[in-house]
Amino acid sequence: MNISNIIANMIQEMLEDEGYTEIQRNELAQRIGCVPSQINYVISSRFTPEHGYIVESRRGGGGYIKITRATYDRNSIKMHLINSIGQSINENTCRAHLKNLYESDFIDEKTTKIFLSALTGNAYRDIPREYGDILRASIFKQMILNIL
Amino acid sequence: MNISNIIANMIQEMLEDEGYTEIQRNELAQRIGCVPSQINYVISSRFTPEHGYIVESRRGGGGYIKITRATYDRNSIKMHLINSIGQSINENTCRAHLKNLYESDFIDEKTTKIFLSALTGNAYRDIPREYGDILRASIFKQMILNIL
DNA sequence: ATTGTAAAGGTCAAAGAAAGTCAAAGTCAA
DNA sequence: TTGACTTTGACTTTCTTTGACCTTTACAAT
Repeated sequence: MNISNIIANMIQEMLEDEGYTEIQRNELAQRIGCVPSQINYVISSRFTPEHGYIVESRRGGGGYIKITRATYDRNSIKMHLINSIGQSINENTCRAHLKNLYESDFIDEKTTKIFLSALTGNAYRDIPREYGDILRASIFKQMILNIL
Repeated sequence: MNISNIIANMIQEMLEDEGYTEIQRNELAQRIGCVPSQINYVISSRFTPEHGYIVESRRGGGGYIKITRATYDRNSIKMHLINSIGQSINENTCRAHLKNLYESDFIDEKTTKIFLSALTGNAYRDIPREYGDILRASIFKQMILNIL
């Protein structure tokens, strides 16, 4: 297991209770044994709005990083999601969306599996990237409209 | 016995317990004494959806390749279907398959709708036909393995 | 009020670590 | 002797780790 995953897990756990957590970057980095900027890396690769999180921070004495799991109502999630998918979407971004939908209890495990089946995997890699990503976006949106 | 078969056997064995396994490509290649890309070759020639496997992977530090054996409860219909889909399938043939599955009570109405969402419609018409049909086939097969 | 300073957090690019791709060369059976 | 299957390795892409340097903020000393 790489360090980034460990950090991500720790943050996840902190979020478990209240849906938000406030960390001290340097303090956390020291506890984990990594450079402080790796905390930033983890946040920007795994706790983005795309993943369903809101991150606020403050520098200077008494600085902090606050991570909140966002919760929205069904309709706005759908609207927002469809908008943010756009014309083209790659596999990882797609996975991120689905993970977020699942973790915010918007879709259940079976539905997640169905979406993943239709939207990820080698299938899309057998054709030129540009087409694959365009098609993935179309199918994703269509499925959201028809199924959710 | 050629190396590819040896590798395939090793993977088979790893799958024995849980039905899935996670390998480190470079590490495995080194243990076996082959170039890393041969692992890819073995996977893409013997652990495809046609063979009943799902493969996921991740690059970079802490990267991995995860191989899962799909379990066949309603076995032969699925296998047969997957084989008959082939490399490429057009929308009409696809609809025919689904109608068939539905009418033989293999899938319910909701599932049929889900499949149709993912496999038909304008999405596929925005990209060159050849790619669309190839992708439709891959997705169809993947969905059959994962969902049914 | 102004300014200096220490204490946060932020940014970015380079280096490292895996896995993926592809085409050339080799093997082997029909 | 050809065609399918294998083997190999150079090159690419993606993800992670690290560190040097930058910016913002609180607070204390003027």
